[in-house]
Amino acid sequence: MPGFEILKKSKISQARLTELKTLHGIISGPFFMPIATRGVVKNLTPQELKDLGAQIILGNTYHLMLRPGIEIIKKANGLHKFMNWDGPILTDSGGYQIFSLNSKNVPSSFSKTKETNLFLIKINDEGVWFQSERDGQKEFLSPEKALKIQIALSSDIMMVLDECAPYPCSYDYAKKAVERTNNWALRSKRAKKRLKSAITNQLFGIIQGSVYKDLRLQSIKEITKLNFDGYAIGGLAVGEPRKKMFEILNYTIPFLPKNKPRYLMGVGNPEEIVEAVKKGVDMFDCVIPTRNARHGLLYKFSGSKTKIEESNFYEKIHIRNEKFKKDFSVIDKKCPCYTCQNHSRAYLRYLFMLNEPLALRLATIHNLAFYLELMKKIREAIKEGFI
RNA sequence: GGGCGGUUGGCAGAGCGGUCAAAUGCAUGUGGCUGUAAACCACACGUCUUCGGACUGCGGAGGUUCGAAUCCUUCACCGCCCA
Repeated sequence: MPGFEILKKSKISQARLTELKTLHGIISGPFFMPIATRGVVKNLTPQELKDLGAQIILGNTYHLMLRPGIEIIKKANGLHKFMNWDGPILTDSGGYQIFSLNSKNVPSSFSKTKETNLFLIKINDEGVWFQSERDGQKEFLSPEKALKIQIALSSDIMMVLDECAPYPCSYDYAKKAVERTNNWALRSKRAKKRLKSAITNQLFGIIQGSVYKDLRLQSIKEITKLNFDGYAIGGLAVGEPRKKMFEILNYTIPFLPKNKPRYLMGVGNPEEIVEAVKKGVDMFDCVIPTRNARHGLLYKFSGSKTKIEESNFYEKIHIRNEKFKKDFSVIDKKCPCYTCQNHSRAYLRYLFMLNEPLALRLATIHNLAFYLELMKKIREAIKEGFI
């Protein structure tokens, strides 16, 4: 049942028009996955997501394991039922948290904020330990455990546990991270085979290797041997120069299987997505549209005839800026989203200045509408041969 | 009429002889955010500046002191208490 199809290949780039089949629906690619780390796209209902045209969302193994905990999700018959989203779900494995929750990578200012889960980390070949700075409680994640949890989540696309190395990163460290990731990929694959119930859950492998070409290529060699349902390129957009990221895509993508989906993890801003599509990427996820929305940064297409192949095809609007105080126009009059159909910039700014939660909702709705529209434009551009 | 207490930058509120253009919070302004520790974070926030500083400044006026937001005198206003 699950499968992948390439409907069209661009003649002028590596871009592909694709269809990814899952138990919960068929996804037209290239596509973007709004992030629902904890089983919510912050501030939105699943109905709103559906109305926006979201095809698939992304949840996180690590966060959901901590809360509500896997027992609760099992009792709810999976994440779809629990959150009442019947579309496909991709779940990240927690590998990114190895990077993001590592105290060395956390800006010093953040250690002061005491959010609920402040986690430190230990890692070895067996797996990862996260530890709460608050109560000292330890949490363990291994490739096998991450897989089991994702199956329990009823994930349509599961990600293998990987080690996302930071940037900058020494060659030796990156090498170890690749070897570990490769080893964990093998263990994940074996674990999946043992769990025969997991036929409808696809499993993706992840390429690591930091900015080192030979490591990236070695990673591809090892990972593709295991014949995953799709391949992700991880460890990018982690602080390295943008040029470097594209350079890496240039020399990695040609070595990925042509008949499998390609997923660039955590990327990115609009022009990066367009660029990566041209290099052959089919799937994206990023916190940018949702987080920036909450922080008051809104996106809009620029010009009357927006062509994504042109640079500067979009603008950013800092909605809190004073200049919008009396701007009674809409963010983007061509945008069909609820926000743009109903509310002015001046009102949005006012809601932000009030710290009114509705501001977050309206902004999130609009930015996701923008991103989903961008993907639609990309698909159309491939179809019509523009990119 | 008398006795206390108070008056600090847009607001609240520290400071009580030099390290004070003045803590902190709020408000305001600008920016950042890339598999979400993120409705978060950073910077700015008297005026001018050749970015080295310069000038004005803690209710008003006057004084003491090398030096005052800080001590004294006096005036104004606010609060509480006594007549």
